[in-house]
Amino acid sequence: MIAHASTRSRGHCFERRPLPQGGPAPTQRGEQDFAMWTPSNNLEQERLDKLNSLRRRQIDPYPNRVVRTHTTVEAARAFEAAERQATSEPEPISVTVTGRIVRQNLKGKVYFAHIEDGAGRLQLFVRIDKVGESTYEMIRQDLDLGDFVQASGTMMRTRAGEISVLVDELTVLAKALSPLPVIKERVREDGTVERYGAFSDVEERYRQRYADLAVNPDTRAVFRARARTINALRQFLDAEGFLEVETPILQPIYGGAAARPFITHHNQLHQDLYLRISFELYLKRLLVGMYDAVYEIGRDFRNEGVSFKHNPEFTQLEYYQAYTDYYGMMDLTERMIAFVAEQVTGSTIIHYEGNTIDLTPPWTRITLRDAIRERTGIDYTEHPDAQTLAAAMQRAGLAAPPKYTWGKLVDTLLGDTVEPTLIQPTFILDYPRDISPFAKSVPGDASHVERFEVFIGGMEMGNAFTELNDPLDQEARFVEMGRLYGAEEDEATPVDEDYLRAMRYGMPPCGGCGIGVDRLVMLMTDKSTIREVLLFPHLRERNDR
RNA sequence: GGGCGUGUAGCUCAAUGGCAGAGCAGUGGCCUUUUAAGCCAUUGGUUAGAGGUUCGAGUCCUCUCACGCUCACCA
Repeated sequence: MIAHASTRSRGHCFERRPLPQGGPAPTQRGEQDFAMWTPSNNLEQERLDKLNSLRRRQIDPYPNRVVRTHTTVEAARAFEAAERQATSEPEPISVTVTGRIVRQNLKGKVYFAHIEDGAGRLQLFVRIDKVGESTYEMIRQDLDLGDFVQASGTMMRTRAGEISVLVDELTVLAKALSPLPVIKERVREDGTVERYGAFSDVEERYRQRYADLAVNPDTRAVFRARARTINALRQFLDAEGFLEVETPILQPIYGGAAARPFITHHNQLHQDLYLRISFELYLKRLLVGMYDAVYEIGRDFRNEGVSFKHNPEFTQLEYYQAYTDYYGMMDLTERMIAFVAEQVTGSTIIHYEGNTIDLTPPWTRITLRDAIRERTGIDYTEHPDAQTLAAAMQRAGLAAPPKYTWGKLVDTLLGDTVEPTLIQPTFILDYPRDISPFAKSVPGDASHVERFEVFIGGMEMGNAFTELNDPLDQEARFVEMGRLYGAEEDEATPVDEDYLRAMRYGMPPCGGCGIGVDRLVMLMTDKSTIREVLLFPHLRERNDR
């Protein structure tokens, strides 16, 4: 780790600046540079020795040029095709394949290895009488699991029936100095794969995701599914006529959600900037600008606690459509997620944490008031202020934090009693006005707004409104939020004057929705923590190792 | 931030307060169709870190670090 840090600072050697007093003289490039890293155990020492041994054999362990005529899978397919066509002996098929050695078996004067590339695995069959003694000696002495190689030869089947390359020529493409965890597998008679010695330490898998990906095909599959999920979202929204846009991540005023921001600073402008906590206010400006429908997929940053469903940076999808309302967004959202499931898993019926979840539209729609009344018997509209509602909650044996506003108490009821029960996809409609500053009121009901949250698998997946487009009402809401949360609360929504100016030019009636993409991926891949679906989840810096 | 738990070889894991071990990987040897190859021999440890109790600590106690679960926080 220290070695890596110093490698980084090497870039500064090229800057022309005086050396610190008494500092070491700059070293000549050459031997010294390669000596920066030192092996941390005997396994690495062995590999470093082999690297030097390759050099002594006049073999470049990291050559510039590579040849590949077939991926591992293409080579095997080509051979199978030739076998099917042939009546007796199939036509010889010459291939050059590349990959990482994932299994090797030196058996006297014969050497078997499985190489793996991005497509799959393929066995190499090396005979001393085919490759010659010097290459065979190189293999025997200097090759390790984890090394990348290039092999040329002819496709064949071994006696055991496995499709292999009978190798004429084998060269090193990249020497691996640190050993990857060794995982052996056995295919059982029923076709399932049994793994031995899996790399399973959760912390190490996250900290060294490259190693996790290199040895665990299941991990690679998760991130392929993630890519397919995001691709399917784009495909769906593009086909619906939405325009994909990109809005600022560095914002002078943050807003659009109740969350604490990360603060950064622009040196030349002498200006503090915030990393965005949502895209909402910028995307709605674009509806003022006469796009009928826009969406953005990108990163949000919230300076808050981490949990199995929270990471400080996470991927969000927000989409806004003019000339519709939250009912339109419900229709669109359930169709979109069903489409994603179909694309990613092949079905709108998925399995998550032991539950079977049917994402086929239409989904259950129930008002927040009815949902809470069903679970707790409490009709919060009968307790229209914080004091009486808290009392009712306490009578029902529920936690009611004393400093909470009425709206926050309702939100608590939702989170504690309703959310965990919503395994099947469910829209919860109509939220208290004072926790929803960007939504239009329900006609004839000043205390509620047209907002829904969508829950699947006991998790909130999304949040949507009939968007408020009355600039004067919006201004009042900003002021109201500021007063509710006050200066001592970090979550106070700052007044965005430019956003109000945009709205005063006229904003069409519209619906908008935000979807937590990471949580959607959790659902698609049946993972119970957000860290499993983030390539490099945020972890605390390590001080002691 | 609180509570509970975990941390032993490169990886996966054992070890009643009493010599720190196994499998895989590695090294040396045998083996020209292996596939969790096999057989023989063998290297590898600051038991996360610091301190304490004890004749003796991987094991018990205190503190620190990291991770996991959970509560709090959290659109």
